[in-house]
Amino acid sequence: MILPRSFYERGAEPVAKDLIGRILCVDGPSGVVRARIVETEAYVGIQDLACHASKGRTARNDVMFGPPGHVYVYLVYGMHHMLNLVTAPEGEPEAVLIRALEPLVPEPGIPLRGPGVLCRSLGITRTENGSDLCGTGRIRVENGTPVPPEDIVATPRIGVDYAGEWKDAPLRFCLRGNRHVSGRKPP
DNA sequence: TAAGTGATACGC
DNA sequence: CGTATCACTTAC
Repeated sequence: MILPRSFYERGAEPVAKDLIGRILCVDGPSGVVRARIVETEAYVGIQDLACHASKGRTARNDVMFGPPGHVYVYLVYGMHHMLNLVTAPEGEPEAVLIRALEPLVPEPGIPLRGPGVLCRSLGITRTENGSDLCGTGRIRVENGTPVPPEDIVATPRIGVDYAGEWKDAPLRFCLRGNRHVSGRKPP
């Protein structure tokens, strides 16, 4: 039911696609929140100028260089936490940013559209950095129901205009037609 | 469209 | 030390 570590060791691009439709579970003070992953972005290693790892290994991005199936959380713009999953073998710094979720439990649901908003709603901060998705931490991912490839749309990633030739790479993946997807909706 | 916010990384 | 930058959000 909980995705095994082998799910995460295949590299950020395939895992980012395969994560669409899976169920993110987060334990909180008022019980567990369950939500369907509807939007992700892949950050594909040191050659990817949009990936933090392109500037080398630092204290901030250290867990991205570690084993797969762990959580990488950092702060941007002084106020927003970003939830990422480490998705390549140890030593290969790749990760998937979780950008939007469709709330399932509780019903009617809390705001989970946008990477900063969902972290705020779920109480995810840097204290979760390095947490094991396959262990006893607050955060897990379950199988969910498979999404056929034609229902996954790829677009350029959001907010990476500084990334030169990488800014237009189609590494953002959305569940087609889903209303919980953040920002401008793909066709 | 722009300001807000503070950790981070790097230069001095 | 100082300062530029930032995988965003919200309100004008």
